[in-house]
Amino acid sequence: MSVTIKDVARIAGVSPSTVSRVLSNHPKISPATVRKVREAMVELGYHPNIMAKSLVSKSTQTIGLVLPRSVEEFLNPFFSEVMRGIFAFANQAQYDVLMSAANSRQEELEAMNRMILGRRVDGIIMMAPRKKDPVIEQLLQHDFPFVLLGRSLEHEDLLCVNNDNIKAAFDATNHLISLGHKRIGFVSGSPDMVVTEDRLEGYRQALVGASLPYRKDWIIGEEMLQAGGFHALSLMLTQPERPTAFVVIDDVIAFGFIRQLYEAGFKVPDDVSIVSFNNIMLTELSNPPISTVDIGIYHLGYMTAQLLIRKISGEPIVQNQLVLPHRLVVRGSSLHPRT
Amino acid sequence: MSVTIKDVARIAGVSPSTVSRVLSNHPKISPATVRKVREAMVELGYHPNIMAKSLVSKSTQTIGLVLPRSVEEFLNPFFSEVMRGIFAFANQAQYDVLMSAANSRQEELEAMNRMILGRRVDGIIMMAPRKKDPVIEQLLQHDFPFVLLGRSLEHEDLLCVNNDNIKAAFDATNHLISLGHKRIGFVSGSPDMVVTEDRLEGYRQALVGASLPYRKDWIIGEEMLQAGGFHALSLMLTQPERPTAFVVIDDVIAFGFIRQLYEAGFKVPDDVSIVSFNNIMLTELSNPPISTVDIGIYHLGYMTAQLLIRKISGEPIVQNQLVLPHRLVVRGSSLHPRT
DNA sequence: TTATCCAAAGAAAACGTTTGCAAAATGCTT
DNA sequence: AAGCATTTTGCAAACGTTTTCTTTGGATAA
Repeated sequence: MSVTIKDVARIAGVSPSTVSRVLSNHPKISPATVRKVREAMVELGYHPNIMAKSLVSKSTQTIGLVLPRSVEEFLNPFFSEVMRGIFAFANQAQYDVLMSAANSRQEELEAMNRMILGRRVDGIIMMAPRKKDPVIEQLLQHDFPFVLLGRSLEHEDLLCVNNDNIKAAFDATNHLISLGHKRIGFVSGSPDMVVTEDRLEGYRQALVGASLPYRKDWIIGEEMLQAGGFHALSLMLTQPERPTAFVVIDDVIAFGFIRQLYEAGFKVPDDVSIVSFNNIMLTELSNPPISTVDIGIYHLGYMTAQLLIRKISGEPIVQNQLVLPHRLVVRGSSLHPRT
Repeated sequence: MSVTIKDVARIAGVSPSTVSRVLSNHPKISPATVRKVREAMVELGYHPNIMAKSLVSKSTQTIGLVLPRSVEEFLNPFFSEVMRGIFAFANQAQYDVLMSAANSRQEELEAMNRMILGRRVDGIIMMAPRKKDPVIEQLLQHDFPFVLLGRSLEHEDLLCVNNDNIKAAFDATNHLISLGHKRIGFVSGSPDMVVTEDRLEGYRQALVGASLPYRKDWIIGEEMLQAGGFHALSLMLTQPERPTAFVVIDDVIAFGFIRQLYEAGFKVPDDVSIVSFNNIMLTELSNPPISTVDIGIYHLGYMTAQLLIRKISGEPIVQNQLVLPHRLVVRGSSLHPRT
């Protein structure tokens, strides 16, 4: 049926072992033989069977990507951009990426077990870790190579690539403060994600540092952004003591929030200033363009893949926890408060 | 090292073949044996080695996804949504998805060859086909199962899942016409993609049908949307005979275009109406919300995966070319022209 | 010339499954 | 109780590689 190493061996007049050695650039093989074998490979259009190869070598040249569970997360362009970075490095290192989706926690663990225990991948990249994450426990239990994109609260010493989200939120909040805002709210995301906690903490630190009020009722949760929460939001904004600016956990949430503000009769940046995080492509094209903290998403993905592949191939790892820099990008959505 | 079928056999007191048969739900095996084997599997925490399995069975339970080449395409949320649909079906059918990125045409073909000839996948989903697409030729040449998401101009009979993009553009244009617009432009995308051609054609048909002018100089190409094309765009819009509305090839392009209009001093929808395609999530949150043709992206991905997996498993295929319905979603970006 | 060494190539086992065929066990007739 | 049909199970080959161990053969040194 399909051309194997044996066919190549036959045509080149050598043994299968020799062909295999040519394939893996074995040093002790004569140039003449290499040429013969190479020619035969081209002539027959040979391509190695990766299944057979990894059966014996126990390496699949593949990394696994555990997909975010929720639709919102998955559809966030953040995710695409991170993937782009991951693919860029993986491709360059001749690795492929295996993905497997899940609709529930249960399915998620199953999919991961298929990957790990079925030996389909050499390592795993895990995105957006939760505060208590069973996936991490599973991975640790199997002693399987993996890298976190983000950080774990429970295990400080895992391989991970992350931003300093506390500092990022600190900077974002200070940007609003330096514009003259005194009453600054926070729009939150999924409460069980580590990144949510970190950014909230940075926001808090900045407020405390500037002796400004940190008020629980100015922290807008997910429920308030749904259709049902619209009333509560309007109510809050019509108080005389309403916030004049918000730090928003994420660009996509910012899009939705700006829209809601607009429908409640508040203009950005005239009535309310906004600064968010991630700097996805569309923030620049939005109306108004959104001020946001660029966390280098692509680079984040790239470095994560790099770290994982280093780990897999047993290269020495200089630094287990990588913290990449961020950069505030000021655009039209943040302005000094109206006097 | 890791637990194999032999270990299970030993513990259960049967032969490896029997274990294998239990694994694949072979009919002729006694309930008692099945129970014994199942227990042993649980006890040892057995998971089949997929590499070994697919080496002999020649099926990988994996489908390949050929990624779009350009950054813009990859980052388009359209892509995420389509992936979500693909994953949904694949997951349900117990298939995994292997992706492999490429930076150039050359790399793209290489990556695909690794997938096909390395027998890593059972079939391939190919997105966004070009007018003349070497990838399709390659796939055909190897007689490898694949499904197009979109359609091929050169091969009418391939398996594919698509919208009626001509009709979709026809509807979008007619929407603007019915609002009273007489001068309608078109904002195009990559000229070598089939979808671009189809939507342009639908736009043309609607104009001709309504006896409105179809003018080449009102068709805005990619180059005009870049920074350098800004001047040309402004120039065109300050003509007395300027278009009062545009059909835009794609939501993301629409975002950028609206931004450019805004910077040139034109408001949407007051000065210019916009209708685009895809209905990605953010169009609803945009300011103004964008009128767009919903083509059911998720469903598109879902059906594509379904068709491919049907093909792979040799199930009868009732219809080789699936055309899914679309639906115009009118939002704030399209309004009657100012009088 | 012969013994020694080293580079280069080959033989064969192994990786963890599936599966066709043969053997064993079971149940049914007589 | 033996013979036969049928169900259930086991044996062994195969899938396409890699890799350890051996063998081959030519070059070098004595």
